[in-house]
Amino acid sequence: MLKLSKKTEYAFMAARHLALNNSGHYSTAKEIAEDYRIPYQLVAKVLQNFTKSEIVTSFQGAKGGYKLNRSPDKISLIDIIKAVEHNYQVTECMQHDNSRSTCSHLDCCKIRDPLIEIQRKIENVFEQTSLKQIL
Amino acid sequence: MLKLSKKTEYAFMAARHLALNNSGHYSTAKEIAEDYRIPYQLVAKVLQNFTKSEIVTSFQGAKGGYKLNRSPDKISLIDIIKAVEHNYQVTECMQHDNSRSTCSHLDCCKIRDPLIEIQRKIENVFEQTSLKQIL
DNA sequence: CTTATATAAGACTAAATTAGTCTTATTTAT
DNA sequence: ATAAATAAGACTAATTTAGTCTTATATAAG
Repeated sequence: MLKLSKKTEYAFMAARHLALNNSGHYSTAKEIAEDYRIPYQLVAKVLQNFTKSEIVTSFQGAKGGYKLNRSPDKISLIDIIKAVEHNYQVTECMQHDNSRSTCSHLDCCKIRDPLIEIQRKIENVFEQTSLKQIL
Repeated sequence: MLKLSKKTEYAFMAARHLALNNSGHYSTAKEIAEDYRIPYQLVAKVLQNFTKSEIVTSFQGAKGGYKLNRSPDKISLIDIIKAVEHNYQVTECMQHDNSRSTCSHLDCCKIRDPLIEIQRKIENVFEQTSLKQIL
């Protein structure tokens, strides 16, 4: 319960690597996978997600790889989480298309509103921590 | 990811119910299950956990049930979580018996220490919210 | 203009966790 | 004795997460 997914952990590691290796060549998925001992395909997907979210720019082909678009202090952990996860909500009824109306409990379980506040505070923890702070 | 378990949600509801029905009779698992439309056996286990953690006192037999031991403002959400969940850590390596030494990543993944801080902040969110605040 | 090296992307499988059910025992008020 | 309740553990089902496999596309360099 309340655990970060491996994907998010790998995303943090990958972002850290990119932040620390921002000169000379572009970092590749293979390089990060080997450096952190994480499955290649999973890092590859994480980096593709980063590209879509414009956290990095990708360069295809030989000598290709990835580079960060912003400096590490301008990237928050919530940016990284949002890039790789669709759902990072404390309850199902807070996940995108769900709402109070789809709640199966009588009178919508009665604890939804306070949990929305909890959700806000947890997101805030990740929003207030920058990539720079985890280097 | 980062989702509370159903067990914890049910625990919040059960605690809420007990706080709002603290006079007259003892609340029962059956009563709470029906009131919130949640499976009886699951609420029953939650309440047993509450008893073990001394959040409530249980009374067995006919006319039995549960009553809160402390006033709602003296019970935090982290007390409730700890009563029903063994693991509520953001990473595996923070769960009880695990540690830096069991980490499979080279040089322990390098992001453990900042994540310990994140963990502390998230626990803090639940610690600073009392049962009274979710009534 | 071929080869090696890289990203892009989706389908699929395996593993782990979470949720829920079933069953039996024990306690106590009436 | 009986009915209503807690206590507890084994078991099953469902869902989510993690990881693998495969194919396509892009590009630098010889």
